[in-house]
Amino acid sequence: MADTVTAAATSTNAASKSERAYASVKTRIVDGTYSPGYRLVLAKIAEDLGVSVVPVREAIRRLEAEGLVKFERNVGATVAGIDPTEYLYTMQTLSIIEGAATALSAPLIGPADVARARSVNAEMRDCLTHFDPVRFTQLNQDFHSVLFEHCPNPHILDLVHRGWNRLASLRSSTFRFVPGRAHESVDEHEELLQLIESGAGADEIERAARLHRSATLDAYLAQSNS
Amino acid sequence: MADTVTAAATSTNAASKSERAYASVKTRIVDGTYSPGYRLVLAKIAEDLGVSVVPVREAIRRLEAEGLVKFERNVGATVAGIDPTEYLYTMQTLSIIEGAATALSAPLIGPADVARARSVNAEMRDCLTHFDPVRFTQLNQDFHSVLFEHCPNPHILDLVHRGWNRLASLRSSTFRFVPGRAHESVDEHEELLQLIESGAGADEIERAARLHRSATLDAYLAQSNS
DNA sequence: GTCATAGTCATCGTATACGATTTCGTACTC
DNA sequence: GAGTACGAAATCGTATACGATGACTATGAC
Repeated sequence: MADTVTAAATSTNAASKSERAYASVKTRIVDGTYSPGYRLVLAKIAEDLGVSVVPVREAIRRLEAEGLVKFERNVGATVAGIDPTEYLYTMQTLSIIEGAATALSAPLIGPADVARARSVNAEMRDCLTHFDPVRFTQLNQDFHSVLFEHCPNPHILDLVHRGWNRLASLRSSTFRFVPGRAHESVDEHEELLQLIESGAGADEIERAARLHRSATLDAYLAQSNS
Repeated sequence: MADTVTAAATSTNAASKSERAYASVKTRIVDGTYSPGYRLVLAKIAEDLGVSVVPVREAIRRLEAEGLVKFERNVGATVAGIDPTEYLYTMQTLSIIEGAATALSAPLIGPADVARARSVNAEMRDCLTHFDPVRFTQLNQDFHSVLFEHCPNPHILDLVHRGWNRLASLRSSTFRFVPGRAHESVDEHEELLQLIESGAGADEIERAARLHRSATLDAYLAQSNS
């Protein structure tokens, strides 16, 4: 007992337990350890993390507010849905937010950024010849990160990240690589970069970025329907 | 003591205390009872609501995840910022989300909806002659609600509502009526309705809706700078 | 008068305990 | 064999207690 208390006091120095619980559970959801539908039993998570249920409960509620967790009174928490419709809506929302984020960033993207994005895109192209879907997906994320990172509006940036988290949590169970689409995607990246370099208007960039994401969504849907 | 427990058991039937705490605090933030910067002391709120601190704490954390509350470890919670920049970013984000929501709803908006929106807009025009800014603001919200309510994407709808909550919490301390802009606003509403009736493309409707919101933002800014 | 320091107070953070609710399995009846 | 009712187990919900932390204040030295 005394040991427990001492340990608690010590570990508290770094970050609150509720914070740690939040981060841990979120990570596990996003990386697929807890896949959609997984039942999150408060007491069990608390035991796993070596804390009591109160901070875990708090963490779960925060994740619920972010949409990663579904919570039902007196029943429990589960990792939020795998519903294909949900996936579609999330992608659609993300395409809108990402489009706006890219457009807002565009005027602040310098030659160095474009060069970096281009090198990432080149590596993506390599992944297509070596067939490395996992790396490809990671690089894709990196590519878009370059486009976003200068976005001056923190809310939009936050929404982009949330969308990605949500998508990641779904993708871990639903992701399938679409080779044909991947080639187009790389080409569209280059087009996007040229558009930015040319100093195109925000509207034009936004539309291009959004269409890029939408096309990916369509490809997923086409594949899952077949 | 026994009384307290009994009362607790009874009231639990309706909704969880954490739920009630969440709703109460949120309402008070949005309606301006707790204005930005207001210090939210857990124990005090708990006492006000007649519950213990645990559910209050949970509610506060959820509100934090929604951006309505700022929470600092071992320091406390305050109602989130009144920073003008914050206001600008929120409005900008909202204009993007609202534009998308309107565009997605447009194909599902029927003649009855248009008629309803038009009647709301007519009443808004009346408010201009009677000079009733409060009512005007409320009607404005109603008008846009009509445009959104058919939006099939629940995420986007959710974001719109959050944006409004956030804006409401800020506006309660920063809102000032801009008569000139109000007239334009009413005219733009009519234009929007005509656009929808004409079966215009999603892009066109989205842009119009977004510009409408942006113009309002610009008017606010112009006024606060003068 | 100003700055540093120590001590107190307010407040948060979490563990524990126990009550409330739901769920699931089992036995009983038709 | 199917359906229902009852009861036990699992799990959530919240109060209470106490420790930890940061902010504020008073006191002293310079």
